[in-house]
Amino acid sequence: MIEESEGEPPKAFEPHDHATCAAFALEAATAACAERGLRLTPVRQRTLEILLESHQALGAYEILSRLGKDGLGSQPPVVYRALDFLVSNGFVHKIERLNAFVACVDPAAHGSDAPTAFLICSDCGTVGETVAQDVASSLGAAAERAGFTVKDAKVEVEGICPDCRKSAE
Amino acid sequence: MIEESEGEPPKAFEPHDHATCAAFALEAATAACAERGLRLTPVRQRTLEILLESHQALGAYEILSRLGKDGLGSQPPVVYRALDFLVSNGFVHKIERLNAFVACVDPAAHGSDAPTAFLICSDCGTVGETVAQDVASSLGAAAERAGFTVKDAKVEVEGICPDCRKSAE
DNA sequence: AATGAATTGTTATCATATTACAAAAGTTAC
DNA sequence: GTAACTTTTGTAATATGATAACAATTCATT
Repeated sequence: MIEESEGEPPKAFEPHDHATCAAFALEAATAACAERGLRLTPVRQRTLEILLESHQALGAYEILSRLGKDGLGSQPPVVYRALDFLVSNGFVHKIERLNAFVACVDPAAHGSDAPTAFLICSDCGTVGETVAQDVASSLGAAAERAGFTVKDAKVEVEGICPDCRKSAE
Repeated sequence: MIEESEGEPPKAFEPHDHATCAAFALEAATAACAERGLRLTPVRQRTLEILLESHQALGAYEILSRLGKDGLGSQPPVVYRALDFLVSNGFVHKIERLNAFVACVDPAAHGSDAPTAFLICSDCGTVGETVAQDVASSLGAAAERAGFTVKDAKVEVEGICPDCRKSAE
């Protein structure tokens, strides 16, 4: 059934038409909300849109200040609640290393059990996602040996993205 | 050369004599400092000792308050500097999910290229380490396909530890 | 329209982390 | 042994990230 065993390379590091990329992700989120009976309210949608403007991770207060410019709330709880919603429903990911958030470029890809790995460029801050299928199994095996029941695994990788590597040459 | 392909089960989740466990880790850190010409000053050593008292992750301010009781500094920079030193040299790990720190039980095990995976019990807060050798290769392969150069990978797994699973039954 | 549930507004506060600069301790060279 | 230098520590102030608590509003249902 599955053609690629380890998922596709992350779109963030490939040249692409970003407007289309963002529109696609927003559309996917809208559809998912409709399907699951969730409400993509103005604050929530705008938060997602702000994050979709780039593949960089943004801090909550940065998002908040942009929301403020649109007249959509100015206090921290506003943005944290929106982010809670978006993260719980898989439209946004929290990058723990950065205490920051990135939009998920393909929410539909997260149904599986494979944990997403985040590739974080320490130079430009771009965050890409890649689904490393066999990380799940090897991790599961290691955990099982320890008698540990896995609920949620998160993989964050720091390094240099293709673009920055090229410019450094 | 290597007998176990994926490392040993984490000690944190096995019954063990903790005094010996802590003494071993402290000794290893002392030796490593001597060898590398690093100074394990009182604040640094005490910080490590505090973390070695348990396999729980502690927040910086919790550590700071304990340092304070020993008359070793009372302002945040004191503990953050000590933690910087200990983390940079592999004696302590930061758990990003918790914004907290755990002592490394076996600093010598970290020379290799394999990333450590942290098993975090959401019930009791105990953190175990396990070296999942093949996570490195699969992650490396996925990153390479994306043209991404990995500098540092961190795997954090949340779940239920053997002890808590047992008590829940 | 009345009810109840979900969402948002707002104030206050807590938790985590860093900057900047001064003082002290350790190291090296003469 | 002391002068010059480097590393570490002390301290104050502040930046950054996140939550608790409660009131007001909006939405869906009856």
